[in-house]
Amino acid sequence: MNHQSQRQAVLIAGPTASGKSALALRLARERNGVIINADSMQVYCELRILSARPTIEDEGGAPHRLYGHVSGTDNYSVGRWLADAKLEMQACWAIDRLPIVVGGTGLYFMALQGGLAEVPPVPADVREKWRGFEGDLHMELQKRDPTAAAKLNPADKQRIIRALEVMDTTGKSLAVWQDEAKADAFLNHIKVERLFVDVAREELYVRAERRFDAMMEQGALSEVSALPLMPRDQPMMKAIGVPELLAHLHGETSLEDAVVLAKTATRQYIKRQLTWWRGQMVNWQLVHNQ
RNA sequence: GCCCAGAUAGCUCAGUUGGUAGAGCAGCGGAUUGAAAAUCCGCGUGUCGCUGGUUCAAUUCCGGCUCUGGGCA
Repeated sequence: MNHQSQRQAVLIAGPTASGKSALALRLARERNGVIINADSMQVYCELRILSARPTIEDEGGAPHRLYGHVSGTDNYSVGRWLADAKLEMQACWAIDRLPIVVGGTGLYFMALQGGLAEVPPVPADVREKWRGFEGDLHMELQKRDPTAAAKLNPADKQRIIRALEVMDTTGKSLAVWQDEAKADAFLNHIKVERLFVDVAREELYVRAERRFDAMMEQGALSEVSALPLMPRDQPMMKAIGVPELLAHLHGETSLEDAVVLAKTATRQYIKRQLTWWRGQMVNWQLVHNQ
C-alpha cells in the first residue's frame, strides 16, 4: 500500500432488507475494507436483533465500526454520527484500509456528503423544556423565530421543537444557521464510489416480512423486554418493532397483531426510503440484487 | 326450522328524512439539514350482497333469496 495513492471510500445505501450488509461484507473482504455503519438504529447496543445488525459471525469476516457503540439512553444524532464516521474513515486511511460506509439512513449520507450547519449542541435542560412544552409550539416559534416558523408545517412538532431549541440556545434562527452552512470539504479529493442496492419493492416487502418473523424466532420479544427504562420518545424506543412489541408486553395487543403492525411499519419505512433515494440517486450507481 | 341483527372502499365502520356516498386504517405519491426505523404533507368511483316491486328517481322504502353473527328450539 502506498500512502501517496489517492484516498478512497465506498458508500453503500439502499432500503432495509435489500442486502446492503452482505454486499459490504463481500467488498470488505475483497478490498481490505472496514465497514462503517450508517444506520441510525444499528448504533444502539440494546437493539441487535430488531435493528437487523450484522451477526457476530459477520463481524468476524471484516472489521465493523459504529455498530452498537452507544446506548439508547444516550442522545445520539446525525451530528454525533458524522463526527464518529469521519474519525473512523480517517482511521482507515491512516492504515491504508478502504472505508465502506453502509446503511439506510438517508440523512446520514446527506450530512456526510454535504455537511451540517455548525449549530452548537443544545443543553439538556433546553431540550427538556421544549419537549415538555404544553401549548401551541408553532405559535411560540412564530413569536420567537418567524423566519423558521414560516418554513415549517404547524403540525411538524419535531422540527418546530428543533427550531425552538436552536433559537433558545444560540439566539440565532435555525434558518440562518442553515443558510450560512458551508459545503463540507471532507470528501473533497477523495475517490468516492456510491452504490445503491436496488431491489423491486414487492420483493423488498416479502423479504422484510420474512425477516421480521426470523427476528421473532431469534428473541426479539425478550430483547424488547430487556430494554432499560427510558422515555417513550427516545429515538431507540421508536425503532420498528419496539413500540409494537412493547404494547403486547403491556397486554394491549395480541402478539399476532403486534407482529402485523410491526411488519406494516416496516413496509411504510421502505416506502419512505424509496421516496428519499428516488430524488438523490443522481450520482449513485445502481446495484441490482433481486 | 323459527326469531333478531348485519351485508356500503383492500379492512373496520358511518351515512343518505328516496336525488348513485365518507371517515379511520391500509395503500400510493411527496417533503426531509443535529430524534430521521423519526416527523410532516397530499391522494377516496366503490355493480352501497343478489333479485323483484313501489317511484320521475332506490344504496336508502317493501317482498323474496343468499351469506354472516347472535338467540330460541
